[in-house]
Amino acid sequence: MSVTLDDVAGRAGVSRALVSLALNGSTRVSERSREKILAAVAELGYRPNLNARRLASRRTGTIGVLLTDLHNPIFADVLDGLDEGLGPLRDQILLASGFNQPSRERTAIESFLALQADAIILLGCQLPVTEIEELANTIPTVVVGRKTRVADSLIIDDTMGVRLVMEHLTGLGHTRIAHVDGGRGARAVARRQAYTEFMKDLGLERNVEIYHGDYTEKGGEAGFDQMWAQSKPTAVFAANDLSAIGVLGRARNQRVEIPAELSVAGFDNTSLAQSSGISLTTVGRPGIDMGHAAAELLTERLEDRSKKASHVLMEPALFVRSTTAQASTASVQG
Amino acid sequence: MSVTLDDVAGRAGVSRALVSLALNGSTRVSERSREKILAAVAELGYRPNLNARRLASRRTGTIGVLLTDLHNPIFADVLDGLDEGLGPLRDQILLASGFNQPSRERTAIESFLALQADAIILLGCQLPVTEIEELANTIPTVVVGRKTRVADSLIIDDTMGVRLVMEHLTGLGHTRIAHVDGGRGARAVARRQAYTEFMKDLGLERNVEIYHGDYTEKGGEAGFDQMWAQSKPTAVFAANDLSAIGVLGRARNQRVEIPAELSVAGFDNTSLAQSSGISLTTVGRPGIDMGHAAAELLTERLEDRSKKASHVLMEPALFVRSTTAQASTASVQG
DNA sequence: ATGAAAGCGCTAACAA
DNA sequence: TTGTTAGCGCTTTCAT
Repeated sequence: MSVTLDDVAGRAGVSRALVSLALNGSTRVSERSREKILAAVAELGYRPNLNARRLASRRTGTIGVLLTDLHNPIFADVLDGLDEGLGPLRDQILLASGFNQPSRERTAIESFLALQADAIILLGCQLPVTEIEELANTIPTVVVGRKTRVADSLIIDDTMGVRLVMEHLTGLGHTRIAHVDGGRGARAVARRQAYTEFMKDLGLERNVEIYHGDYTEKGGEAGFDQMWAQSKPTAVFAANDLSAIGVLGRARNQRVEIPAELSVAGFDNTSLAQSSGISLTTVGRPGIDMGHAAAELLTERLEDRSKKASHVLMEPALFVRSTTAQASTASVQG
Repeated sequence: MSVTLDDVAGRAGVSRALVSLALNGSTRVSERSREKILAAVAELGYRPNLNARRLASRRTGTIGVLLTDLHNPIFADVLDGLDEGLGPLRDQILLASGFNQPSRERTAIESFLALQADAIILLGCQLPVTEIEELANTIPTVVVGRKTRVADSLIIDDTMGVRLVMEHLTGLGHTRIAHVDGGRGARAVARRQAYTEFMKDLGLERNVEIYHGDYTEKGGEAGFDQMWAQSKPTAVFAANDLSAIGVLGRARNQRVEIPAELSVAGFDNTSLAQSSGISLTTVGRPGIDMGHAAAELLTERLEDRSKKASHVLMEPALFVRSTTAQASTASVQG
């Protein structure tokens, strides 16, 4: 049926072992044999069976990358950086999507494990920290967007990010600033808390308004609807870009002028926020940088498996674009 | 090192073969043995080695899905539908990204083949048709967004889609309608031709303006820049949503009023166009529908491998949103 | 530089 | 119902 090493060996008139050596770039193969072997490979259209190879050699040279949600462009951005940073390892990347459901994330991780991946990278992950830590005890694991004790992790400084956004908004004269949160998503608690803290620090605790979101566009839309029905703040800080875009969408639908009537800010600075017709004011780090950093974390971990977990805290920057503006004096109220 | 079937067998006091049977849900295993085995599995934390399993059983039960570009939300949409449509097979999906580069697509496909995938689904693919056909001769292949002779394929009716867009624009009084094309991307030729044809049919051949894009946001931005430097049409039809968003972004940057000064339409009807702050007028089919259809194609192919290729042509619909409007009489000119 | 042989962890006849 | 046996296609000592 399919062409095997034995077929190649027969065709080239050498042993199976020698073919294996030649194909794996061993130096101790004569030029003559190598040529014969390569010729046979080409003629027969031989393609190594990775399942067999990975079974025989104990290492698979494979790393599993789980993206929690393919619809959120931040993960595609991070993956680009990861791909660059991983360099020669990148042919061995196993991709999986969590389809934005914890159970799907779990099965994806299970299959990485079953395939004997050498390491796992979690790009956003909704699983409980305990599960992640359990995983990290089993296999080298790098988590992006989540802080855990035992796994290497990489996060944006949420407090600082929220502060940048809030200072920007208050600087524009806003006092009634609502928050559409990230629900049970990663970093949602930190961002929510930072928002509340900051409002308190400014003596605006009476104006704290939190609406439920879930880091998706739909979540942002729902958050806006609830918010607009209940109260009409002059600014809203959404827990991530995707939900900010949802807010924007509904606002436009309801003929709410952005930014004249309502300022909107996000978090992540995704490629979408940057260069599209959206032009969203947001805070964050280019995903590609995060990918590079994650690749570095993994490389270090692979070099020394027993070292203690590193936690990278990346400083975000503010990107002021077109969705925020001066609070109109008419709507400024305590 | 890692727990194997033999370990489980030893612990449960049965043979390796019986454990294998039990784990694969055979009915001819006594209740008593099954319980002992499951207990041993749990105690030892046994996890089957998929590489070994796939080597031993000749089928891998795996299907490889290649997404040409993770940044284009249409593919995430289609994948959702595919995932639903594949039902129980979905645990066996291998994902890969082409990172928007043909060479990366090729290596991804190579690795699907090396892993002995049972089938391959191409979600957008930049490879030459000949390569795709060669692939389809090797392994059951379904191509979304590309028509080939020997592979099952699924495409949107481009001519109809373009017609819907153009009728909409001309109905609004536009006569100077430019096109930002998809360059060398899939379906780009068909869309470009349909655009030209339709302009000719209306006696507007003198107004045909085609600018170079590549289905990405950046491509749309570049297309807009070139267009705006050279000519100032009243409407532009971009070859896909993502590039339409790029056009929108640059237009906003240049303080071009959308849709008052310039109407913009896309193609694909991605989730982004639908519900975000973008609210893009576009044409297409929900990606999720396409995913379902692709899953169906694959199922049929797997049932009868020798049947001749099916080619599904899906009818698109027009979605009028906020980026198109009546041509202002001032700018209407032959 | 090359080959023989053992074995990776599993499945799948075939026996019992 | 259960165990024995022979591979799956490859890598990897260890001889030569």
